[in-house]
Amino acid sequence: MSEFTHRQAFGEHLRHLRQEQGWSSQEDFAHHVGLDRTYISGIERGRRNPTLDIIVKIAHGLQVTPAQLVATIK
Amino acid sequence: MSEFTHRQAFGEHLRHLRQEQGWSSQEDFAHHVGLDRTYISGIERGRRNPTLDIIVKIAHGLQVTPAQLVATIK
DNA sequence: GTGTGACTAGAAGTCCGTT
DNA sequence: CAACGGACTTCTAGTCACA
Repeated sequence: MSEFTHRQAFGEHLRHLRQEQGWSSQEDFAHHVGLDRTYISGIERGRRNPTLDIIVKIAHGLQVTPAQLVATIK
Repeated sequence: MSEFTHRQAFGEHLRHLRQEQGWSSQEDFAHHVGLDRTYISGIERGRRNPTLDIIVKIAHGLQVTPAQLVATIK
């Protein structure tokens, strides 16, 4: 299980939660959580390795716990 | 709720889990997960902002899921 | 056995744009 | 609306000597 796989699981779950909550654009959501649109894009594609602070920030923006956000990572 | 507080919650939980699993020294555990002793120390004290890769690595070393490792973060 | 400050290389994260 | 690239600044990863 590579690190890249973990990031992908995280990214795909983020994308799922974002769309589920009605954020149809990465840009609107990025602005909502105070991050850059290209950065959210990179995370969702599994290319980025976000820090704990960023994970918490995104979780709050989705109104889920950090544990729920990383729940799909094995 | 500052970012520093999140890191502390994470660090304290890590320390708790580490000791609970019989790793009496940071050094032994650090070697077990392939990280530096002083780095683990920094995380446990909330001074570090670990990336997703590091979180996953530590979770595996503790034989818990990443979700369990971040469970105490609000 | 742990806390701490300092350090360098490299990655995180931003901002501009194009496809 | 999203993927992707380049260039940029800020910060983390990883390590050390020392308290």
